[in-house]
Amino acid sequence: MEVRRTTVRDMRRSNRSVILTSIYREGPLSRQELTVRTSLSAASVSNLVAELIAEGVVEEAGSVESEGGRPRVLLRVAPTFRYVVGAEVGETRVRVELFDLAMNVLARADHPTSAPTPAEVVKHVLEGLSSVITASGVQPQQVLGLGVAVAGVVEDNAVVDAQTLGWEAVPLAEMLAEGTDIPVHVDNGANMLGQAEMYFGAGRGATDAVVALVGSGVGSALVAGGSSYRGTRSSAGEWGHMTIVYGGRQCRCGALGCLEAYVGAEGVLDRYREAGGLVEGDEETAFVALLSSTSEPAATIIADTIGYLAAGFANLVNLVNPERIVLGGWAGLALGEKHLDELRAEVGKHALRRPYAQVSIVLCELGRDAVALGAATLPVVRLLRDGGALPNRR
Amino acid sequence: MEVRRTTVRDMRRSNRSVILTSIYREGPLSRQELTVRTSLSAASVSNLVAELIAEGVVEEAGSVESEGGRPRVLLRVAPTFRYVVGAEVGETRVRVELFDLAMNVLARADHPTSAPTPAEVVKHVLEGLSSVITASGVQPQQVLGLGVAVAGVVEDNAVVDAQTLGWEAVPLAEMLAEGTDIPVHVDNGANMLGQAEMYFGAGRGATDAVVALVGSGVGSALVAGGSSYRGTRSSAGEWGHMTIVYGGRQCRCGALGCLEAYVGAEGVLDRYREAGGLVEGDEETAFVALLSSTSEPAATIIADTIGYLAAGFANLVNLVNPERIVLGGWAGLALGEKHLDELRAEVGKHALRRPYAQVSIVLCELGRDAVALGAATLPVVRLLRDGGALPNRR
DNA sequence: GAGTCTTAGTTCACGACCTGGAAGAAGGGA
DNA sequence: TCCCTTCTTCCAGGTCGTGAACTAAGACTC
Repeated sequence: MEVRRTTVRDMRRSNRSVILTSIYREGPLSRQELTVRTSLSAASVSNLVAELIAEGVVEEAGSVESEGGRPRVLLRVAPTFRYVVGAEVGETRVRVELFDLAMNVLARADHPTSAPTPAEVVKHVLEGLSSVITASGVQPQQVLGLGVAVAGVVEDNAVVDAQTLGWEAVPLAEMLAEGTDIPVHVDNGANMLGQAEMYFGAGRGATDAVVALVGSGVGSALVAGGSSYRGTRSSAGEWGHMTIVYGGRQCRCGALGCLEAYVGAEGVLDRYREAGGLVEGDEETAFVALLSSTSEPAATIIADTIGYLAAGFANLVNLVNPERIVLGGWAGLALGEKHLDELRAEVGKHALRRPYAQVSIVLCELGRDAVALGAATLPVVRLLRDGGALPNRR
Repeated sequence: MEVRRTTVRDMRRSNRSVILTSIYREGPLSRQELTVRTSLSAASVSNLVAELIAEGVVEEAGSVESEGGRPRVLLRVAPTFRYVVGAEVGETRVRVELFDLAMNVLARADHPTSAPTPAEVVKHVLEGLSSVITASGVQPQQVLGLGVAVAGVVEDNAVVDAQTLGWEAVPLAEMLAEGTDIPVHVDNGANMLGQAEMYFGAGRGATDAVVALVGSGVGSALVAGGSSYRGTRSSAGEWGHMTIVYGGRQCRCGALGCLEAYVGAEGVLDRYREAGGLVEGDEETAFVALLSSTSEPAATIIADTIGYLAAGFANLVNLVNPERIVLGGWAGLALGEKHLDELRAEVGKHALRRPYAQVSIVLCELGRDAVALGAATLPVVRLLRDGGALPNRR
């Protein structure tokens, strides 16, 4: 039961945040539109905006016809006020990207790895960080923060458990902080992809949504009431290990009948192989080949996969009543591009009528490379939350 | 994207709310403890408390030894400041109860019904309301609000869909408001039972929890970040219709393999019957008899039920990572009282290690009659949120 | 092209509010 | 009687949003 007082300062910070967030998320706005949207008085908007402009967070961006009188001056968050860096730590590479506040990529650094140790990752991320800073010509003091996305469970900026990397209890933010004084944020990869979709992709505008990711494995990011829901200890969203066939196929998590064992690319290909299908090449090639095959076992496997996935979606629809489900992940996208309508129809068979009627099921818009973008969003979100106040450096 | 300004008045209301909520939820507290908990200055606490006492919301309640000096004066929400009424609208009865703010029942009125129409329910609730007001000797102006719990989907104080009652699109709050000027709140029955457990029962202190209700049917109430989670259009929590056995038993919702078809009392008894078990008497009698039977089919059915229920719990554990799951409903309690440890162990087989380790699975403490209590909590929560400001009457 | 209308944005006095500090009152024990 | 802790009271200091009056900047009118 956290209950906190409010002081006069909180009030101003909160109102700065309201204004800044509106400008950032709802595109260029005039002061006049801000007074309407925020229900602040014109005086306060003027006052707060003047402060934000003086600090350089916000800038004027041309003007637009008013309704007959003085033209409105549009305001936007100055894209070059500060820069943010996002890093994606995967099994096969470490990617670091530098963005301006409008989230344009200004520089990128990739580093291939395999099963990297924490120390290696720290090294690669820090190298990537200085490399993108140098390449973009941005001053290090201009970098607002570094967001790092790791495939694993992350609690309080530390990696608690990352099975694919074989990590456990790695204080990644702390380790990175020894090599840079740029504020570091660490979070889970699926959540970061979800965050990217929610801010800049197919989830824009939704407040209760699920970003469902189907690749080799299956995961999701939950968004409740406009912000990411993480549960009591940040491991919410493990949708892939939901039991969907009681007593069914063995999943790599040890349990039986998990959704992942049926709709994860690995599970799908296993089922295809068992049905006599021919699986050739790497997982992705084989999966795509399966999807375009017209053979008998393939058709059945695809139909079954859609059915299982639909049941998984229906469980989300019934339990969390989202307004939108965004399907992503490479396998999810490949499947969705061909079979989205069937999938939607199939969900209707498993879900309750009312919540089904309230949900729209769509595909990710940003592709699988948006993980670093999502991670880079972390410092931006913090900036917006704090009303443009800069974090303290050590 | 709701973004709202803060004004200097909001600040005071918010601080009043912080103080009042602390006093209400954390028992009698002294001013001194309040300054520590809320981090408000002693001057402000004194000021705000004086105001609350002057208005009668808060009262002094004896004193307690200090650390060597003047004793601390304890403060509590005055139980008789106002009264609240809760109503439970079920298939077989309408129950209305009047409570003081400490949630002691002062009067109760039951009215048996069967498949009541909305108009009948309105009549019974309003009769119950005046009957409990008369019986308790409370002035009608002293009644803070009326909370009504209905078994069905409720959106914005209107019943959208209540299958067991056969209702659709019933503006219940509006209809009730024509017969009383006491502010009316309408909500879903499962959520209200959940709310009661969260405030006064086994959920106390938890901020991320699920109250799982197993009766003839199966439902749940989700609590995220300290408050009830309702999804985009208030129908979240339909845990019972989660697919758990893909292509399995037909559920009354029309889909196949829903959890409810396996662990709802009706589903359990059906399975028992199919296995050759003898089902006699009404559902509840038969269910209890099954639980205490030592015959072969009974043992298997019970073990299977525990397994299915565990998978359902595991799905919750994985997806929402709650800190607590509270099992209730008459069938859930009957089962839980005998088999809670087995259930817990079984959940561990289906859930991921980490979120499983973070959850505690407990039984409801309030029994099945707490629905009206939960409903009566609605106006109390509103009072606390508004810092003790009374709602406007028409 | 001067005047007027309309809408956008700014300035300023005002009242509401929290804080910290100081002084003191209240209530008990040593 | 003295000491200690808990409240209360008071005040200056500072912050903040608001409403009303005011200025700015175009377009329209005659």
